Amino acid sequence: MGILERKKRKKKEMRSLILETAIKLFLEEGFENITVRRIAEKIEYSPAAIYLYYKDKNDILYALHDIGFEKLYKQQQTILTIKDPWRRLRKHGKVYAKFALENPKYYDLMFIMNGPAKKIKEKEEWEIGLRSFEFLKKNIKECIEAGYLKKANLDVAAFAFWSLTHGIASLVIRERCIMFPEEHLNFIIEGALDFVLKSIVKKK
Amino acid sequence: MGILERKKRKKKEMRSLILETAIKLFLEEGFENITVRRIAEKIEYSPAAIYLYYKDKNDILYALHDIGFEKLYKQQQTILTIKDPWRRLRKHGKVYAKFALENPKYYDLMFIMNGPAKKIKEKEEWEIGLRSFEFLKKNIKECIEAGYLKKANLDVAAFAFWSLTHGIASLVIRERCIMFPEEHLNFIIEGALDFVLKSIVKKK
DNA sequence: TTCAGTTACTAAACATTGTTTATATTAATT
DNA sequence: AATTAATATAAACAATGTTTAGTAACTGAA
Repeated sequence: MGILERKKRKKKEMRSLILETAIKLFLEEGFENITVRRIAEKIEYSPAAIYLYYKDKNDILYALHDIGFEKLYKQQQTILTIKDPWRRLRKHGKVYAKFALENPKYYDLMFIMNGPAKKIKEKEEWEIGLRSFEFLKKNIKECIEAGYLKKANLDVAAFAFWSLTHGIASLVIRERCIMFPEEHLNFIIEGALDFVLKSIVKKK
Repeated sequence: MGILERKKRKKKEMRSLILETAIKLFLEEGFENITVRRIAEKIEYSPAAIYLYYKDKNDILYALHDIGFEKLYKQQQTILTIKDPWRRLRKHGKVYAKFALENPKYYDLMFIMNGPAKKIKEKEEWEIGLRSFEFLKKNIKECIEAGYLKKANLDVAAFAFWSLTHGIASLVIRERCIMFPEEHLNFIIEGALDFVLKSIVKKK
């Protein structure tokens, strides 16, 4: 029964084609540039055809958001070479911030935009987001165990750390940092992260 | 020359009427509910009339964003009764978070949405945002002077503090906290803020 | 091979947006 | 009263996401 399989394969290919076209539009001009009609035009199908492969536009944005997470996760894996948990955690923050500032549109999609959030809520789970969070928790756990951080609920400590880095990233991305001259911004971003990190670490 | 003044007054009144109608729609259903056409309908004018009083829709959103800042600033003033700078700074954070979580739509408008940000950039200033930031800086300065915090660049320290609270608020508002069960969320929010505060304070 | 049924697709329409333009009405000035 | 300026509108424009109803193509059995 190869026919059914061929059809499944075709369906997958079509989904990929749509997604890849969305990525192209996305990378060209950001998510404002992703419209159902533009995708349709690029792949030479009618707009309605898109809806045979994705429930709605947010479904496409969610798929894109997944791709962003893969990129982030990959970059985060590089810190595993660092043995010392405290140095690793510091790098964790820096890599996160770097990703956000170098891929502001992806970051927006992953952590700020409402569209993907609706899908997250619909599914009532967020595997890919959780994976990153668990990764952070593990790192924090090791820092506590090694005596670098004071004892605390892991969820709480990880959320605090995440909030700090997310706060920095999202204030920059959504342009609420105009009180800092452009040329100082990087200094302030790095400084803010370091300020908290240096303040919370327990001297050994 | 009373005529010109009457006209100016009328213009102001009309601007107020539009803004108040926008607020009403906003409070009913959030900013998604604010449309030029709905405002026009409510005040019994044509949609095009709106454009004689506001340049565009973002101009209206920006005006609303201003109102949010007034509300926040008022609530922030209450902490001035606290003498001890460290207790005051802690309260500062709590009041900020409280405002965000009790007025998520206003908070969104003020610190997350793109619409108002465009106006901020156009004007190349952000008086009302700066006022809040300066208020925070002053508080932090006093904490450093009183020996509660380690010496640091004021902008950096204030931005760090702001990022933390904003991070918490915006992750909740944009629904990226589904890894925490609803009933734990408040505990985690308060915990995260306390965790950092308790970690950065210098024991006297 | 032919015919019914499923699947893949599309054209067109629908329901919304924000915004502009050309036109009419109203008020003020000369 | 005639001209100029201000105020308001109807209608259109240009987008958007999404749905509907109908068409073409392919599939599996008679």
